[in-house]
Amino acid sequence: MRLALLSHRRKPANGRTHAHGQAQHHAPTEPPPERPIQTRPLNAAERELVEWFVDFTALMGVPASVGQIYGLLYISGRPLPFDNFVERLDISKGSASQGLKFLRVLGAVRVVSIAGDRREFYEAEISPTRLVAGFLREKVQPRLKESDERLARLKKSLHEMESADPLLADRVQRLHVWSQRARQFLPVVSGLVKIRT
Amino acid sequence: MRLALLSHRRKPANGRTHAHGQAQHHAPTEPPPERPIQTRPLNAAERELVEWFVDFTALMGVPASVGQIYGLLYISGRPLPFDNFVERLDISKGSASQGLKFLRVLGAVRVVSIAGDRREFYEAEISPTRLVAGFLREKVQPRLKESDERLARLKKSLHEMESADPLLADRVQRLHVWSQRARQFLPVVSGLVKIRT
DNA sequence: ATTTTTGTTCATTTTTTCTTGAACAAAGTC
DNA sequence: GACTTTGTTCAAGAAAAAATGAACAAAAAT
Repeated sequence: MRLALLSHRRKPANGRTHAHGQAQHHAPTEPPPERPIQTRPLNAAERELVEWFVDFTALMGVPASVGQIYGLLYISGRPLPFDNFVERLDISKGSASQGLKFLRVLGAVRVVSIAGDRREFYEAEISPTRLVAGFLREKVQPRLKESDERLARLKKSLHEMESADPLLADRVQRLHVWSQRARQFLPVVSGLVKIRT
Repeated sequence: MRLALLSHRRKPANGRTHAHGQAQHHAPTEPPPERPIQTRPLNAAERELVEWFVDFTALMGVPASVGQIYGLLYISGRPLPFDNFVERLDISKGSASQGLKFLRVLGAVRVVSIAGDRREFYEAEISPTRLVAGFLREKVQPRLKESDERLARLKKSLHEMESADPLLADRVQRLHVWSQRARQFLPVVSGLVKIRT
């Protein structure tokens, strides 16, 4: 039920090296166009922290790949290019693309351009708060709204019909009140999270 | 990513009638031992409200069967016996058993005995708040704790090693502070929810 | 003591979710 | 214009989560 602590995720176990040979098709006298960003694999501590993020974000029902991406960005402390995620986390381009999109929508990550490099670079918010608040705003809030509207429709239709069960009507009424409170309450939570961090 | 609004759940579509024949092996003069609880199928409005609960609880990553069970109990306004869930919701005994256990642990539902009936009866809390608070307490809180401890371990091990990356150490430190705040904050949320409803 | 009723457990099946990778598009280079 | 680089989309495969149902246990009825 989506609460698997340590949710044994996919581990392809292929030692893909990605030693993609820096295409040296330049005149031998020119220096090769060094790319400023590391492609070094993660060390043990880094992997552990990335895994921590995977667990943490799983709490919100977010897929592992998204947690990994945010984690890597968070510990890097500087913008990383798209392909860096694919290579260092060993995930597919598809996952990287979707994961980054997801994080962009949440406002947990933003795109930056680096002069002289055509690739898209990404930078993380320094506080995971953004992630949580974005999640509440973009994912939870809309569903609460939907829920509330659904309840309003049901209430109305029960009102219109003659032989409606009074107990049922009472329940719907209670829920509607409750649901509205919950909706008002959510932004307060987001706000508090934001202020305190 | 576990946010499917209207998550087209299983619908076996078998018109199982469950007209399990009230075993009339009594002397013909005795009245048959009428069971006090209805086994009537849900009408449209009831089904709609039960579905509402399924959607609502899905927000917390709770399986549909659990949402259904709580929903039925909520709209019934009186204790229902175990087999009532199996029959009226058309779920398996296994799901009913596990779902009720889950709700019991959360404190959203409690067992009651009815004189002259051997079966277990269940009753719901009248406010969904119990459900939410129970979920935070039983499911979220422990994982935040686990997360926090994991971070503490990592912090310690980084501290011990000589060649630790200072940036990484900084990140772990930040996260630890953040995580502790989050943990302290959660009970406040539960508390607020409780008070306001 | 045997049978029936009531409910739990857990291996298996079914459904849903996640990831992958190939096809494609949009720009930039040669 | 042809080729490369960079990234997106989406059908299909892999993995995880949920539901089922049969075997089992406990308690009550006969």
